[in-house]
Amino acid sequence: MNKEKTNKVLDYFEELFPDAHCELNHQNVFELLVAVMLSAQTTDKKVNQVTASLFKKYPTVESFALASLEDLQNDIKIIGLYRNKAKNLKKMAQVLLEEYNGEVPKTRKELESLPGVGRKTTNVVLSVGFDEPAFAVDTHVERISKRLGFAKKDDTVNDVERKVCRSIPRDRWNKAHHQFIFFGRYFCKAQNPNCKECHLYDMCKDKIKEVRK
DNA sequence: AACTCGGGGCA
DNA sequence: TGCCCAGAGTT
Repeated sequence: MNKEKTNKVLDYFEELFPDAHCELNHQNVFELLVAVMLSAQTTDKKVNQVTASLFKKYPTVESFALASLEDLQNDIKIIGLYRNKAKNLKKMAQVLLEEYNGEVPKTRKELESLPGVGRKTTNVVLSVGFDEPAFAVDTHVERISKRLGFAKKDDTVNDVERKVCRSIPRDRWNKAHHQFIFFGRYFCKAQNPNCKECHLYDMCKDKIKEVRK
């Protein structure tokens, strides 16, 4: 992706979503880590619905580590994939206590080694939690990146991250990530994109809806 | 690279 | 009813 098109995208996103931000409710980095981990394959709305009571019932890392697995599973059931997530959450809290003095580690390597934490969760924690440059690729970002031509259709998630990061200036990754997300969620939806209003239609590789000028 | 986990919202 | 959702781990 060349500079001119990249700037056109970033300018448009800034116009549409000047206040794009992480919508997962959290009071600290640990809660952010938990919320992002739980958000896999579900919506942030549902995660917020669960975490609202979850962080009252389990206010500390210790309380998660000592939690009854069965209770924990029931507490997060409505988000789906709850067995694995509850198991990983408890194990993660135990690892944080045993290996990291109850703190959330700040390096990519350490974060990614935690149970239930992969590339995407790591990048969100780094960027939102620690203000470190990182660009997380989820399903929205992947779709948008391919539609706008930052990546090719059959590129893997890692390919997409590499290519987008190469196109966008490092100091804009964090904000741009959330703008990609907002664009994907509210504007350029997977099934029902707003092609008629879209200023980026010319460069779109998908053109799901026909637009005449 | 493909497969599995999964309840709830929505058409 | 069937489809899909801010992914990660295993094979």
